[in-house]
Amino acid sequence: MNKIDYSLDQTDYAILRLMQENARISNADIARELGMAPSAILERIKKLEQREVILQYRTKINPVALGQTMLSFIFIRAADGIGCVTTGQALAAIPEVQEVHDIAGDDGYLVKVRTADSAALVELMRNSFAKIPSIISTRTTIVLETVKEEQQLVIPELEEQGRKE
Amino acid sequence: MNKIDYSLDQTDYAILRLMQENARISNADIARELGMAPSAILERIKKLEQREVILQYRTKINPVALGQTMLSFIFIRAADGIGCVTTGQALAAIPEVQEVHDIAGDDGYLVKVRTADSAALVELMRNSFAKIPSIISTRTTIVLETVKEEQQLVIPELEEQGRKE
DNA sequence: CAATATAATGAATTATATTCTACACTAACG
DNA sequence: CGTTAGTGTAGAATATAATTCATTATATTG
Repeated sequence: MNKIDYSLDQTDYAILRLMQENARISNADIARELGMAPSAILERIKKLEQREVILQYRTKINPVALGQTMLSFIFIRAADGIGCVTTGQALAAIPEVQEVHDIAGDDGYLVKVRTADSAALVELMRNSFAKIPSIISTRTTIVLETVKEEQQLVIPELEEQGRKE
Repeated sequence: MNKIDYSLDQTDYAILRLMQENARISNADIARELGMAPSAILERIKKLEQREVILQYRTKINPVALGQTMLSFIFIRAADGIGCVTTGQALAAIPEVQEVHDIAGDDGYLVKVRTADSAALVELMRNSFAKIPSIISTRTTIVLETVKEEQQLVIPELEEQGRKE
């Protein structure tokens, strides 16, 4: 439980808002946008990275372009004790598994998997999932169409915070 | 149904592999890594963007740093006809809703929502979800802990494709 | 108010992005 | 065969940007 100090001001929020939308925006552009010097932006970003406010920069690739058209959610019931994450880690180690969430209620996990097609999903379950002994049962939900898929956070707006008037 | 030509070669894959992990890698670094000229990399990346192989560059921000510690999945049953996405689009328009998937089986949607806490979730459901008349019912699953949360795709390795020997 | 810490500016330097030309390779075609 | 597009890369030149650093501001604290 290493709690860090995340004291962010409006400038940080503004930077995060710009970078969340476009990770490849230049420091110079951010600086222009915010009316600051590029060197100041650089310092800010470095600190945001150090403090782990910014976790990583990712390129979102079109799954269709790589022939990965199938998305599924799988509920997995496991024999883990409470707080035990062995099964979760084993699942997380599978590359096709994009998300693993320990969920309340069913002593189980919700897992998001992306594969080429249903055959690849079946194969994945037979080859990879079946090798995790603590898995008791699975229930698979197929995604027909994805309407939205983002990880964008809602960043508070404190632009006009007017601490005096 | 606008199908595009996604013909990608090993160089494209190599670029995508590097950029998927670090969207802010410089073209110069990619060029060094692949033993090519930076201008060639630039050309490739431009084309990948044009052809919508690369969709966007995103900065992943630590949700905890923004006080958004609650993650939930909500199953939503809707009165949409088959193929109708009105409800889905209404859901997608809510900023706290990160994902909306039309799922098979239950004429419903699976929605991923990130909020500050359970109070904010309740508020969101009362204020935003309740305003979508086509929603018949909801079932909420709370995430206790997230073990993995990525959108990284598995990029095929064709490095040594040896078309002759 | 002085002392300390924090953060921004602006100039200088280094590195990168971008543009453009020339050249190599390929496939299609007369 | 040789020609012609078409495509993609290298490499030089130029425009931008990143980075460093000394200096100047801005807060914070005792």
